[in-house]
Amino acid sequence: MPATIADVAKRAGVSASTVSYVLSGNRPISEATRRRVEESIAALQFRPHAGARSIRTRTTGVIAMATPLIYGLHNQVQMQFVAATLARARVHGLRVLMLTDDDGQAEIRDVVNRAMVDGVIVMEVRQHDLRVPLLESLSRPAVVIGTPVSDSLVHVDFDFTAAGEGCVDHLAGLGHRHLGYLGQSPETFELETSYALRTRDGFFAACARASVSGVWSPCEPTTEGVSAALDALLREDPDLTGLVVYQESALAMVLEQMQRRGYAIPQDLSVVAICPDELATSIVPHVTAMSLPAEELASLAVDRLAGLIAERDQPLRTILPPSIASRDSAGPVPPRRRRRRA
Amino acid sequence: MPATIADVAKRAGVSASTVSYVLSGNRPISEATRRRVEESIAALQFRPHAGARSIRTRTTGVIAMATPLIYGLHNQVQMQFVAATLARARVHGLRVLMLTDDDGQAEIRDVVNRAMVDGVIVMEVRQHDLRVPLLESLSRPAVVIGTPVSDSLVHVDFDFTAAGEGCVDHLAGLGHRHLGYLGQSPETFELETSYALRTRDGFFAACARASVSGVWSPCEPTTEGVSAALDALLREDPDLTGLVVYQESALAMVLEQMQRRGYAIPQDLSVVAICPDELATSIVPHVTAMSLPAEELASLAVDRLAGLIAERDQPLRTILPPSIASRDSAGPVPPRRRRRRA
DNA sequence: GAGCTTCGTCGAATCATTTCGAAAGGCACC
DNA sequence: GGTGCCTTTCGAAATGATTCGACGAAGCTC
Repeated sequence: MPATIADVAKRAGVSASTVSYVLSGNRPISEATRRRVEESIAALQFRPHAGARSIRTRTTGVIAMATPLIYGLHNQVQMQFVAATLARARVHGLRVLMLTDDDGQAEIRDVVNRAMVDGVIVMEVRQHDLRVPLLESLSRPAVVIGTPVSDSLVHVDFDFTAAGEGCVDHLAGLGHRHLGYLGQSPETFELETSYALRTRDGFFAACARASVSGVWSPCEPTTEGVSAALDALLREDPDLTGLVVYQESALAMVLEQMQRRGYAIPQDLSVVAICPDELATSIVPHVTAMSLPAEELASLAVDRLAGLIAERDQPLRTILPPSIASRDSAGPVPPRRRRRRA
Repeated sequence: MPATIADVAKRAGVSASTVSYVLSGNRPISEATRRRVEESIAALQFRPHAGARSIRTRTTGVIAMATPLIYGLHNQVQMQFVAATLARARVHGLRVLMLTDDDGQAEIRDVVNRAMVDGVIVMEVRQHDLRVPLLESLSRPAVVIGTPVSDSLVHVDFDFTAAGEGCVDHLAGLGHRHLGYLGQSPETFELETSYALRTRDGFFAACARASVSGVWSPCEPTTEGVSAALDALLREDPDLTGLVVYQESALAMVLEQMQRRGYAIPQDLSVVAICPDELATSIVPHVTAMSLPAEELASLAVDRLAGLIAERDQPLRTILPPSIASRDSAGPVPPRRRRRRA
């Protein structure tokens, strides 16, 4: 079993409190004894017992990350969130406890009441998420990734509405007048996942503003799903020349299938995606895309939470603006209709 | 701040120890007082302070999961491991602390010496992983996912060699005599990631045994990477009729690209993959595949660790055998050569 | 009804740490 | 040489739980 502070004290010939002060620096300790104590600490590989410490300091150095992990779906982005959170937490000297209870309420309440964590980050908050009132009532700071209906919870989000709009603006700017929107799977919309709805709403709002026609379809991330979604879009508007894709698991398939249907990209069809940059550049032609700043959002959330834990005031709301990276999948509208070969 | 056991005791008019016994059941408590205590616990939402408890019981109910999270690469499977670990841990009433230090040694030592966790699960163990001797020297149980060079660490693994062999056997059984192996990215091989090597070795061993020709290429999971890898394989053996794919991020692209090159699947080319079932069935034609039992491995690892924590003996080594699911991407060898159109 | 066991509860000790108050020692100053 | 101050260190209290030993009150036997 690991050494205790008493072991260190005995070995260095001092009292336990002296060791504690060496560690914390809360009181001056003479050079000589400090060196002896430090030597003992190193020799015994001593680390203060986290539990014992937490009971006095009311602090654990651990934060909870609550996110429903739905694998098979939405992997790429979720993984980025998790990885970035962990990486950033380490910068702040925090460890991360993962909570994946589906509703999440019970687990969050539990870890907070047991004083296992100093704060909580909650992902994928839905429109009327029950976790929101819970977090507000808790005795520990919390940060939400998403936009809750609450004006007391610190949160960070991506401007999905503007992202949807920006895709349309980009395509309309290139002269396109017939746009399609290929979104996530139907369930995602049924769960009233707010980012899915907001992005699509942005798409339609911008279409209306620019007086271009817009059609949409949800899309399962399977070859059949993509095929069905493309069929639906082309049936609704056979003159489609621009496509917005917000379904990262299907992006590569969408391009491949449209090409197989005889649409050259970007000559016959322009595609703009909303997805991580790594994905956009892993496909040929490289895809013009609104990059989803998953890493940045997660890092920011951790920074905010660390700030709250240190009792520094934090901005209530931070919305990251979208930015588009022009690549090779979107170009000017074709001069003449050359489609409908398949 | 959360209620303490003293608050509960006062409200119920009993001593703190009585409350503790109600909670633990370690001593009989009369029906009447038990009810009063339980009422107080519920009213105050009392949960025992994790730190205070850990200092006496030398137990935390938390396990560490150490895994280098490399996103962009290998997502699907990693995510399954993480998700399955979390899900299974919950069944055992354990919480999970994520460690993603790249070498992992320092973090593991730290959380163990601070008594933050009851045990450790380590993923992606390499041939001569420095974490192995560390884990052996630790005062807490550990389980490895992978095959360490050690005969004292409990570990679970998938029989990658047999998986590589099984793919060949399946194709050879269908009459194929010219096989290709499309593996992970070059870096994965350079890192001497043991499963990548073992799978490929199994492929070649089985080729030799069945007297069929085998060629291989690593493959980056990008459209260009896939294209280059397929070029390389077809250059080396233009008569290829069977392809083994162990690169889940590229699987869909491989099929699409081969079809675009004029190979009908499975009429001209049979494909067998090593990947999760969800992926194999999300593609049309559904892919014949050795399913990678990521969930099962992770669950098993958690079970083993929970067993060790409870001081029950555990089998030292568990290797899950591969099993192939026959779907629509592999069939008999074409009667005549009809390839090389592209 | 005295002595015994059994049941239910309590007080005190224990765990590993932090931190407050104070003690011990050295030095300067008058 | 006594007083006061500063530096450095120690002892003890406090934190929130668990658990051991003990104690009082019933219930039983003879």
